[in-house]
Amino acid sequence: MMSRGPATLRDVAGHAGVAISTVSAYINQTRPITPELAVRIRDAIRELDFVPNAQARNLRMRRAASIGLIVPELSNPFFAFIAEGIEDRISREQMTLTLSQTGPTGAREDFYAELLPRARVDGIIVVSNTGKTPMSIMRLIERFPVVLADEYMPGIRVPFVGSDNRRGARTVGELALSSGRRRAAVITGPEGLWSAEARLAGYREALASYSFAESDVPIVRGDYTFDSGVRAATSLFIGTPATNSPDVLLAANDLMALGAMRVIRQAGLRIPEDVVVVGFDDIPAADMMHPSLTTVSQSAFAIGQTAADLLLRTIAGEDLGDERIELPTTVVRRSTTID
Amino acid sequence: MMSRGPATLRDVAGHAGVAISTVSAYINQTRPITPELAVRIRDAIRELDFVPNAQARNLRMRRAASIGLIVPELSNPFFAFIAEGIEDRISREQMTLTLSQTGPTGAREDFYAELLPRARVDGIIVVSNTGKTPMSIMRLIERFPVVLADEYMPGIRVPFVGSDNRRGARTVGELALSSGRRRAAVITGPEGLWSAEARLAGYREALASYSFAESDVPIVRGDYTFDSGVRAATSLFIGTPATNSPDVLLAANDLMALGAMRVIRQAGLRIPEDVVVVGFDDIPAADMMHPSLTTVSQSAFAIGQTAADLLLRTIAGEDLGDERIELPTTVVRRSTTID
DNA sequence: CTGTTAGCGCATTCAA
DNA sequence: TTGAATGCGCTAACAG
Repeated sequence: MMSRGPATLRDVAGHAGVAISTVSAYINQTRPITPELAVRIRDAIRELDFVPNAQARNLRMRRAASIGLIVPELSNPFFAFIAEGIEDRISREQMTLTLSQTGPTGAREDFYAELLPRARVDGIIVVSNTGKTPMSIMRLIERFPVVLADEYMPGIRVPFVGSDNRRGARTVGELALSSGRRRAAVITGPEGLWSAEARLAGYREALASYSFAESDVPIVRGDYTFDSGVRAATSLFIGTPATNSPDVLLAANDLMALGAMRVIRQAGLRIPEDVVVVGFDDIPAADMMHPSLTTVSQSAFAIGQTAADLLLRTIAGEDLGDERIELPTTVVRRSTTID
Repeated sequence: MMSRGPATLRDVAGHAGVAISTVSAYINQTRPITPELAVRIRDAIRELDFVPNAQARNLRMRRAASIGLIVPELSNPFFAFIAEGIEDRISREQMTLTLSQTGPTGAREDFYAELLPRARVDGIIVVSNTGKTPMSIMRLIERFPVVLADEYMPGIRVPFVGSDNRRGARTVGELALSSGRRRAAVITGPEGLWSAEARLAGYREALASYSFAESDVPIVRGDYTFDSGVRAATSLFIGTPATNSPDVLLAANDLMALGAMRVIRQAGLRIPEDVVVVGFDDIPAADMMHPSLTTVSQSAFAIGQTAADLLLRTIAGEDLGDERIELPTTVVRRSTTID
């Protein structure tokens, strides 16, 4: 006589002729089992195709077996890779990911920061793109283990993992400057955003190492979007005689670099002959564009894995303080720079 | 005296001075409650910040409250949008998404088809990119409600929702052909893949409506990747006198169109002056490219929403048979075509 | 209309 | 070393 639905611990125990608690102990290795019984239990599990019911287990163990991810949007491949990295790490612990997408501008960040605790999670990874530290996040860290990924937030004592933006920017900046061009310009990212400041710092180091005076290098602010790259480049290249417009452009990300390239082309300038361009991120379009964009590649997957690892350790009781991990980046040489 | 952890039904009942089942009935609207009691319960819930424990509820209700998604990879924005659409629909039913990424080639499709039933889900949405119907999927549909999204699979009786690929291709094809060019060529997608066949059929209709003879139009097969677009275009444009090479190119997707554009440029041909190009999908790079690519936009979000809706209805017991829904697409006119 | 009670499947005491 | 019994928080009879 078949019992309805999937097999339970009780079914296995009956089949093997042992007590429920013995099967449970066998599965969780929580106490020694006589080899003979172990064999019978193993066979019964196989025969009934038994799989523990995670809901019952978690209910009993008073845990969520889930970690929350607050992220702008998964349709951005970079964030999707971070999520994949997290997933990769936590799936080994039989944990699942509870997603909260706050929208491209972070509009629903407060909303989800309030909601996630109620959804019952064991910890939270925050990928923010606002550059601020909202009150809602402050309250979150009082109640849950929290780890910051990709974008740093000031003023809170939680672990962080991201890319070494400064060093990456410095390296690609020096590559661009090695062309010997002397009319450099920078398109920087949103004010107050950690990654933008770090990349700008890296570009400044590169400029300094090539003996540029700060006052000679125009710095235009964008907001990481393609359109803002168009606007920034317009102010740099349109209405200026070509002999005065920049001949080397350091952009804080690929989207803005690509937007700038459109304007540069419209201005009748050639890339890289008239203008050398570099970006940051290595988005897919960087390689498809003509000319293909020299940029800096980050390992979003590794950021996700590392963030999950830090969070799991925090959940396990370890005090990581405000540990900061900055993962290395790699420069991808393509066709917008000169060898 | 505080109880440990979050408030439970019992806490609320005690606080409001009613029975546990009354609170449950109030929350689930499962029977009428005296207004007076309702107020007391509502206040108690608010005061204790009570949130029902979903794990306990689902355990009791013998359901997973989760639907499985088998998808190639979330780092592809198109699939990510489908997932967002599903998420949007099922979150209203308090259900969560259990993700299974099979990899860009679908390598782990069998693996996850076996694993998902064990993870306990109430139903499954399959987004396949193989074009075949693996045995594992056949077995899946015997045990679970299954809905196919985006890519159709032959030989199984399950609901399907995707885009109207044929009509979209026909429309954009006719736009390209309206230029009056007479040396047309097609780059088609993977053999046996439903979307590829549908788009090819649409392009054929467009060609027929402009009185092209089938034998006059070279059709080169690609596999939807950028590189395959490069290879296909190489066979079409390189080593051929420009007066004989195609002057209008219909590609089955944007990635291949973009790859082809690189080759066309290398061949010294201008777009759209010498060659008109169209694609399909409207990926972000299509708009950033120079010239920007005329293509067909699909609503991946709507595909996800609709698939979730069909699945929820199937889970609820409705028999949808092999209902097929093909959502409309829109042509996005850009700079690789002539007005 | 409301309260009491019996499990959902599991981990974990406590006896044996 | 093993088994019986308890309850995690909840829904759904059932009795009042």
